[in-house]
Amino acid sequence: MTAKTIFNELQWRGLVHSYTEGVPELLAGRKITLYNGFDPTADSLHVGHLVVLTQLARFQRYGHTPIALAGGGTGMIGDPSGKNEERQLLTLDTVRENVEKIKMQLAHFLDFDARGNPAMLLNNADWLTKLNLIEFLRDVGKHFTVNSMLAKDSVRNRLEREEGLSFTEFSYQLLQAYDYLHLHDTCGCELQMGGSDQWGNITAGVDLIRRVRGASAHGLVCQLLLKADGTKFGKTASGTVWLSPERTSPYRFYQFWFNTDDRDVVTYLKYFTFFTQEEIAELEAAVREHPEQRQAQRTLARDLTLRTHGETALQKAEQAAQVLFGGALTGLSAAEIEDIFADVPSSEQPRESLSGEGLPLLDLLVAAGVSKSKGDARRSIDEGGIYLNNERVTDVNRRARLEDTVEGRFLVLRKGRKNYHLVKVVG
RNA sequence: GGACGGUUACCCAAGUGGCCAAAGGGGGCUGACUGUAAAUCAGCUGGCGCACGCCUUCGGAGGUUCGAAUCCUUCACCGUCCA
Repeated sequence: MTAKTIFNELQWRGLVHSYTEGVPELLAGRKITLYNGFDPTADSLHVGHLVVLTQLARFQRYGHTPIALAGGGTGMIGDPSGKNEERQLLTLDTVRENVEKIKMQLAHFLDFDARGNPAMLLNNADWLTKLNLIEFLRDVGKHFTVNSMLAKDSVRNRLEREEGLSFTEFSYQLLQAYDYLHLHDTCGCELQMGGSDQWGNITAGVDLIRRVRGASAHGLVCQLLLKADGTKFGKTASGTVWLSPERTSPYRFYQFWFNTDDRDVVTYLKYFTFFTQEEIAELEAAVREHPEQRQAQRTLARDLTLRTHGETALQKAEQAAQVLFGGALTGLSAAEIEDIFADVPSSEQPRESLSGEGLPLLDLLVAAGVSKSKGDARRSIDEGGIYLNNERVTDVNRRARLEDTVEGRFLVLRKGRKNYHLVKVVG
């Protein structure tokens, strides 16, 4: 019986895309320090980051020491990998703010008190911003040929396009290589992970370490997720699914996972959760035999919502789902509604606008942001896609009155099958 | 600096004086079916009234014309080739 290594685990999970020579042996041999970088392009990470984030946690569970690196320095430059066009530079202040917020999120997923292998959280601005250009060019730049830099996929793709790429972004790989060198020197880091789009940047660092230190460092990249229908993972109609509850409510977050395509759900379980091979096999069977029960999706949504937003948020998200999709909205008290709809998108409406004749529903739909315009709202009603308190609205001229509210406090708007919106009556 | 080509709605892309709010595709929305699925089918997809009406839009500005996305001038940006 061979000892199970993290590498074996990553393999059955389908997470290994490619790796530098010797990685399986390295991981089988001893506990190492590894890192993954997160550039602060926004003030929150999104679900796409969860693959690598979970990955780091996985390594930690196997006794390795993970470093989550916030890219306060690299984020000022912009990684051309996976991007079709030159990016807008972020301001210094934005990067700083983003880094602070992202650091808090990263901290959430790793254990900093683990005995023996506590996680580390670093910011590459701490060393990159101190670099001196001339020294950098002599000490680092000299080890790279433009030929090899041009050969990177990220660069090549951009050169083939109209937009091209700036020298700034072209240099990005050197900075990431330098990061790796720095972490190798200061923390003994000998493995860098990332999505497969990071391969070029990672090998740049591996090469640099070998040249200047004569030491071997490694890289391991995982598969980038593609959905069964060919669309990008992590985006919904309403945009990116973020980890920050301010940007994506726990309810929506839960719904995002719950709605995972049958064809994708097993892959997601492997990628995003810590469930064992056996547990996942059971869920896979459940999908096959009773797809309508969505047991796998539910388990996935539960696990991720719990880990990302905590117990309370999970309970609320589940409760809301149960009520909203169980069809038992009638007969609920305002207090119950308030609780259930805690995370469902909402807006406020002054009481007086609903008194007397009331407010045309068309206007309310627009004010609530359910519809883009009155024409859009009208269309939706014509199509039979608008529900007031879960009752289909057939009259375009319907008005919302105080009598329609639940205990004078709420109106429940719904567009389509599952698009809920709570109107809070105020004033 | 020169020559040519391009810039159309969320994206791609037709349209070269009126019949253009602008073909087609993608995406999106809604409905039917269903499992809060996939696939499929149908409708919708600039704004305001909604009825034949009005307003804004085809890179920016100006002009010709009864009338322009379509012609002219100019500016900006992108691409290709040349210096």
